[in-house]
Amino acid sequence: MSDAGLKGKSMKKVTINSVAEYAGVSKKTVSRVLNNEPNVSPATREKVLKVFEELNYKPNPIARGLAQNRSFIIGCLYDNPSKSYITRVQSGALEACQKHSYNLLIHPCELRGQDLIDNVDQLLTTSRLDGIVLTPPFSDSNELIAFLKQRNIPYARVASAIEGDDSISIRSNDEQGAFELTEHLINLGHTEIAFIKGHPDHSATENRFSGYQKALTKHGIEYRERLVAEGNFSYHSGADSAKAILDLEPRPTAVFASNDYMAAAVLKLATQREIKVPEQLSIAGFDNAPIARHIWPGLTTIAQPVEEMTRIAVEELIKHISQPQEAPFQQVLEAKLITRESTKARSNS
Amino acid sequence: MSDAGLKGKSMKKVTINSVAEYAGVSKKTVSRVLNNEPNVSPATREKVLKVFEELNYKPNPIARGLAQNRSFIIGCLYDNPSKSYITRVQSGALEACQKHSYNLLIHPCELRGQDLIDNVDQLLTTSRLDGIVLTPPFSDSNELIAFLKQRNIPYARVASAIEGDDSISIRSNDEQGAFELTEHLINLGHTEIAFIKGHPDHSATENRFSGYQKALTKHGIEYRERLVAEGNFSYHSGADSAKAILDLEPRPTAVFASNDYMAAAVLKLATQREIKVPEQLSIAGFDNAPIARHIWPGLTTIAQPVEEMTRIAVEELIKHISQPQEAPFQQVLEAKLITRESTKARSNS
DNA sequence: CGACATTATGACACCGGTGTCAGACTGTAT
DNA sequence: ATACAGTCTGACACCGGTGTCATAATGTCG
Repeated sequence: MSDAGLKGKSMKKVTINSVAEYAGVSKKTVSRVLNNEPNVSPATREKVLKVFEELNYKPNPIARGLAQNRSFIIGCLYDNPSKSYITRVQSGALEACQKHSYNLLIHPCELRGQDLIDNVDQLLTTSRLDGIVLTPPFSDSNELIAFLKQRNIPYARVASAIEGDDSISIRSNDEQGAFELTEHLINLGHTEIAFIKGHPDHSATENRFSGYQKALTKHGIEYRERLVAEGNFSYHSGADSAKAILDLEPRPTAVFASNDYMAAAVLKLATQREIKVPEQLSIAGFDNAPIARHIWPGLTTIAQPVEEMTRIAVEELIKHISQPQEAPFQQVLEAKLITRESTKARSNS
Repeated sequence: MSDAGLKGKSMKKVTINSVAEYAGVSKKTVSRVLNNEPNVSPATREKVLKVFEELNYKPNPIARGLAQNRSFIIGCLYDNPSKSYITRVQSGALEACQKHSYNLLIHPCELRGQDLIDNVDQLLTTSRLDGIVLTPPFSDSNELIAFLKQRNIPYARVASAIEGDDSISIRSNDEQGAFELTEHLINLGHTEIAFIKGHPDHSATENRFSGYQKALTKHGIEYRERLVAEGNFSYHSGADSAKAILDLEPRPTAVFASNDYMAAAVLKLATQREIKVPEQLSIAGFDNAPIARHIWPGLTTIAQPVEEMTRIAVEELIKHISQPQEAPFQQVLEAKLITRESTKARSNS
């Protein structure tokens, strides 16, 4: 009655040696079966596999790592004020890692830290990573990328703007998304559309801004610099920008912030000042962060497939590690407009 | 001019053998110095340390792991709808890990998943974790804890209610926090205070509820079950509870939600129904999540030191791993009331 | 049937550290 | 000088796998 439910077996350690002995073959043959190597007779392979089952054998990843000089660990670098973005990145990366029996090591650090390269160098020598996923803003750091190349560490870039280079890169179409969102506002009758930029180190910042401008141009609306505020993706920067924008005379009828946190800051200030959203002011964000639907009115925004981008990036990275290919893998995913209550046709008051 | 800025040295691999040879001692002596073992003459120690510097030697954690049957990896289990809670947990855990040259492996999984034990078993055999940090709701899962004990895996519990057992456990005083917050509302003149419970699997749920009840009792306010709604910490559940509460006749003048996400849901619905917060309705949450200050009005809430709890838990865990002690480490940290705009004296209308 | 290519297998060194143990070298008490 | 405890050091096996290479077994072809 004791040990109930806990699959017993003998709790003795099962190593490659015990499997070999039990199956009556050499360690090396067991190793071959383990790694799906050729040149093992079907009969032998069968026999060994059966012993795996019977003894519930799991190879020791540490020993494998030592022999092959690998760690089976992928590192994930990030420096991002948005917690939700980080968790989405992690969740995509984890999915890919688990699928291929890798572990994920998360490493927050600062792009503008006193010495990023030293920091990463340290990370690499102490943790022996097999590869690194770069999330924004690291995906566009030429300095870091040059370092990784020189050290010959495989890497994949998520949501990067650098095109046509020879590395793995997955991104979504930010410019297109920003274009559609701006057009959505224009179609609602808005012409005075303020814009809050993101952090200058992120390539998304330039892309989203460019989408905004192109939509204006297409619809023959003059671009006015006074309607543009500099943010950095943080809620705080959004609050500062909101102040500048809502103080404008005449006040814009719509605000497009480069992410949802900054948009939420605009909404907060507008509400404090008793400016009615969306009746007197339309507000839109970008990312479809949780906060976009946790506030009232819900934010119109652009959803990007962050998990999927990261998952694909890590999968390709792992593929590349075990079998370096020539052709760099690059892919662009679609961003999608989500309309909620925060945007509305311009009133004729 | 080439290689500028990249500290060169010869890029050859530096192993314990090269260090030993260069210093003119045996591998074993180098190993002794590395591990700060006794019985090394000061002169020798000095000499070896100098060679470490000179060759920039970093021991290979994988080889060490194999020899000592350790992985230098701590696992972090979580199953929590709050992203901000998760990132705070991670950040505390990371800090402790980095300090002691451990890695952190994050592992989201479901408490009520089809087979939690199998899942964790799998994790343990494939990743060879040295220890596990249990965050809510796992910190209170007797089944899981029994399993870890039987497998002899060191663990630490964060924010758990189980007291007086023999394991490492760090928590904050949730009951006291809830008590203070409720008292704050009572002092503002509220007597009809609705309460939204958290997820029944989390011990915090019971503690916070109990703090609420005790404050009512202390101030001679009758406890009424109709004012209590069942939530589960998710925004969605908060929205459902909000509906039930705001439909009550007469409507309560204050709502205390067991976390900030649910409080935000109450605020959203109240705003939609044009109930003025805080003039007509005071709202309070718990956790001091980012959203509490990202919305208007900002939420009165209780701040708990999540990072610090986790950091301490992991530090104690690592201490325990390298040197098992008898005395279990247990500690209770303070939770702190933060007042913002969402609570106000009851109006006499 | 011999010459040779191909497949299947195992012996053994090796990855880069640590544990065990024996031996050399002190210092101190007899 | 002898005995003995304590300090310092290195040889060697070992952790649990993989890489290299030799060799045995089998298949193919002229």
